[in-house]
Amino acid sequence: MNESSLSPGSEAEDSSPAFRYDASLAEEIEVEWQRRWLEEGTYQAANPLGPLSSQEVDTRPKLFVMDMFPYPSGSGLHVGHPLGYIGTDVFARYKRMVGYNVLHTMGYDAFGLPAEEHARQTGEHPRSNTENNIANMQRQLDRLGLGHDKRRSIATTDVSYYRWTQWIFLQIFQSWYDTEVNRARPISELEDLLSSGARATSDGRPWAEMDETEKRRELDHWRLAYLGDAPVNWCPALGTVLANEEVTSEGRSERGNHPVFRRPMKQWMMRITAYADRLLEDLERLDWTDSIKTMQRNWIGRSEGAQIGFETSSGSKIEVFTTRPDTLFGTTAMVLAPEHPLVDALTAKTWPEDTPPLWRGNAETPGEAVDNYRRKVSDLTDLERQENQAKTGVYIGAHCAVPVNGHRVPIFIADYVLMGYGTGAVMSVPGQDQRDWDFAKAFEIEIIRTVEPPSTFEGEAYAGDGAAINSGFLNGLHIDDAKRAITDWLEREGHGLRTVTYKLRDWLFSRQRYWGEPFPIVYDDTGLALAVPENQLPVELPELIDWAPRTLDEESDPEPPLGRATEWAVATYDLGDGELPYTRELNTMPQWAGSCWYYLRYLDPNNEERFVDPMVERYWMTDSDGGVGGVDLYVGGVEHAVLHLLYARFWHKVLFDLGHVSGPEPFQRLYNQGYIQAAAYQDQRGIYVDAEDVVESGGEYFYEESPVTRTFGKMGKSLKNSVTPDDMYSAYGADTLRLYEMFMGPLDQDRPWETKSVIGSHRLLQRVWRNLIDESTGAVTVVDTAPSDSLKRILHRTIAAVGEAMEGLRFNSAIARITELNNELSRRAEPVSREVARALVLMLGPLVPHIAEELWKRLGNSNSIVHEQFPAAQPDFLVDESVELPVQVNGKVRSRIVVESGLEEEALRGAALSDPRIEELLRGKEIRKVIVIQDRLVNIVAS
RNA sequence: GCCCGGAUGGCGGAAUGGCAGACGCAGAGGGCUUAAAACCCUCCGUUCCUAACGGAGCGUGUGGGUUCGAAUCCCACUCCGGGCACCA
Repeated sequence: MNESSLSPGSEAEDSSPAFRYDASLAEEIEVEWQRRWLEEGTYQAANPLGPLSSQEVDTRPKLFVMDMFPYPSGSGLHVGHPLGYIGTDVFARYKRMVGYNVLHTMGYDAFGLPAEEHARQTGEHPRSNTENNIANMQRQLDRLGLGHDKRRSIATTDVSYYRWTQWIFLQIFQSWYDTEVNRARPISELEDLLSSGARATSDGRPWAEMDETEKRRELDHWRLAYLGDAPVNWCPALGTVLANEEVTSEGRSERGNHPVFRRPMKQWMMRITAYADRLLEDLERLDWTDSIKTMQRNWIGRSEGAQIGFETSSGSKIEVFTTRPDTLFGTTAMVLAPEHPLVDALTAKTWPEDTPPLWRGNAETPGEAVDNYRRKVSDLTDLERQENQAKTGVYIGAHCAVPVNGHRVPIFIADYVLMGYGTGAVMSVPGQDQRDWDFAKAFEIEIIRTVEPPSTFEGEAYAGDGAAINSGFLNGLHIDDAKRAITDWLEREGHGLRTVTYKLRDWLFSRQRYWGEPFPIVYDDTGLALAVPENQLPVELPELIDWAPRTLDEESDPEPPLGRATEWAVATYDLGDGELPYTRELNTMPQWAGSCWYYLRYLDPNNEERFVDPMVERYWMTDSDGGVGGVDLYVGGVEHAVLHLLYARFWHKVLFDLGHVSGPEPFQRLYNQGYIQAAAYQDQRGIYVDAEDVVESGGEYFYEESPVTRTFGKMGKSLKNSVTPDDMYSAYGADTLRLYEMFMGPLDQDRPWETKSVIGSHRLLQRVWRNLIDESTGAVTVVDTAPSDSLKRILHRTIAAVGEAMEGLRFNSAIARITELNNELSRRAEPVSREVARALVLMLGPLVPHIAEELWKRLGNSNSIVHEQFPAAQPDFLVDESVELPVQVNGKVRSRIVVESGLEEEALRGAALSDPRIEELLRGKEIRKVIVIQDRLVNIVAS
């Protein structure tokens, strides 16, 4: 920017100097530099090859910094949204200045329910609505001066992007999980194994005896993406099924809070359970917070135990899963989930003679009792079931035998046993399990303790460790040994096996929605799925007029909106038998699909041949330090702890197994930014009032003279406490907003927004500007004389501290140190030497790029500050010639001495002991010990 | 209930075994100004002693421990935030 292009401050502010750094000057600087950066491609990151490579071979180390890309909301940004984006921008800019080839860009997660719900309410087509929202959000973000490589930006709704989402789906569809080598392999390899007999088919029938349809059905059985017929979460209000992860623990949809019903339906599933152990184990190799790792571990929910078979009176065997096989001798009942498949066969015709009335559920026959109970249970919502933890159930008139001692125990059905976990059957051991204890109390079932509780134990079921009792050959063994002994016995005698069970279920992957990726799948007259050939991709969404999903009731079936595109729904392909018509899959993919691999497309966004070039992928995703690889820094909210992060890891592992990516994990380092909270005020009726208009007086808050109460919460319309970036741009400029957001506190912590504090960050920039520029003439006041030694020491200590803080993402500390340096310059009230000015401006570069770039230019530099070297601290100036250090007596500071730095221990000890004040305090005391820490302190222990 | 975080002045926070409260906001006093704003300078945890300079005690949620020395490490507890939850 030319100085002449800067107009003096506006008329309204003519009392302030013409070249003061204020909001209007900030805006001029910011808009102009944003224009130039775009024009000059300042933030473009070079690939090692291909269309995005640069002329010269890049020898710098790479760094891939990424934000969780946003859903383009129509309601616009508030100041809380860009916190993480500013954080990654500062870090990326800093790393660029210390020599990295940094890739940083931004995209949009634009498919999915929210876009469609919005479109449904406004009547606007999802695509045009989405595109408008993206444009609006991009405009707001651009004004922040984020240093993104815009050539690499994608939206998941771009046809050129979802073409490859479909391609990846086909990779998964065309694969199976080989548990022998513990990785996914192409389905064609399975076909070879089956036909040669090297692998047995799922039901043991020889491959050669199967006809073509049966062979296809057999292969479908093994695929990583398959059509499952399991109970799914059906949400009639949204007109779609949902993944387990999208349903709250109250049994409602996470989006919209609508009721969700469990119903068996044929839906696309992804075999994520095949990866459960690897998803769990590889967490160890990731630099993520413990809390996120714990959440993923809990979600996967691995538990080790044994599967044990119980012979029933009718001959069939009930399999149970237990983590406590050591308590087998304490089993006094068998409890099945009401939906358990063996219930009908096991239920007796009549009540056995001595059946207690309590067990009969007021029914004439066991069959009637079971029917009644099942009806009662299915009428309960998940919430009611959860709230009411009292144990209910009925006896089904049958018995089974405890394998280890042959005891006959009664079989019940009860809703506290869930069909969806383990085998849907539980050996009830009331002595060691509180749920079983409660059930036993309710039905007057015998209780046998098999672990000796401590004498002080006063509880009911005892789950702690202790010696086994009442347990035959296990007696005296503690839990771990007893488990081992009984499991060995069970395996030897053929009654059970060591087993691992997971809470993780396969991922329900289809949605009855319009605004999502169509499946690249068609069906022929067998009703079996066929892949659309790769060279026929993309399968584009049809332009529908009537795209809105219908709100349905519980009894109805989902109606995919794509079914209304009757012409589209039939397609002609040559799948090996010549051109034939096929019917299309009418479901679409869930929103999570697009976000499972966008980081890979950033690397090579325009590649028409592959989803990403393998060399480019290896360059950006491999860790030269021997780490697990993946994105070097991924910043986003903690709300994606299980959903997005688990799905993306799963897809990445499949791609890794198939040789399409170079490492097993997508995100090496994950960092969760905090949220910006804001004060919200309620009047006496509890109604929220505009936070902007509340005034504080003596610790109380008032709105239009009436007292209001203050709480803190997420910024938004409902709490009437939003502050927009645009408000801040017009009051202070984008650099001030960036600086304030980074100064508020550590990036990973929630923090309360305080508009009145923003002025502090603005003042810093104003003072920096004033230290280098004459506010009334706009002339640079920097001089070419060398700085004094004392100032150089301050400068280099600042450089060292700022560098360290930047590395550790502690931008608040970096800003504090820069402020100290600048305060020192102000205090000295003399022209600033160029050497100091350069370093100061360079350190500000990552934080406030516009003003830094402008000052850099005014200091006489013609190249952009973005690619300059971050200042390096000179070690000579990090130590003072002399240091003042405290002398403690018994741990309390009693004096200070000034000594030359680096003084040896003995000399330091002498100096401390000869200090007059210390001498006086020590008079008449015995010195027991003197602790000397060079350049830090001396502590004298005396009594 | 279980699992993860966290607690430091009026407020946001700094210090990760070595001078607690850096830096900022708010507040007080002063300078400049006819005046106000802006700007600049000084003070600003708390109690006590002193006319003052200074000095002493207390102090990082609570109680204990380790250590010459603890905001920082260990144990127990309280409160706040988040996650999971009839998962056998």
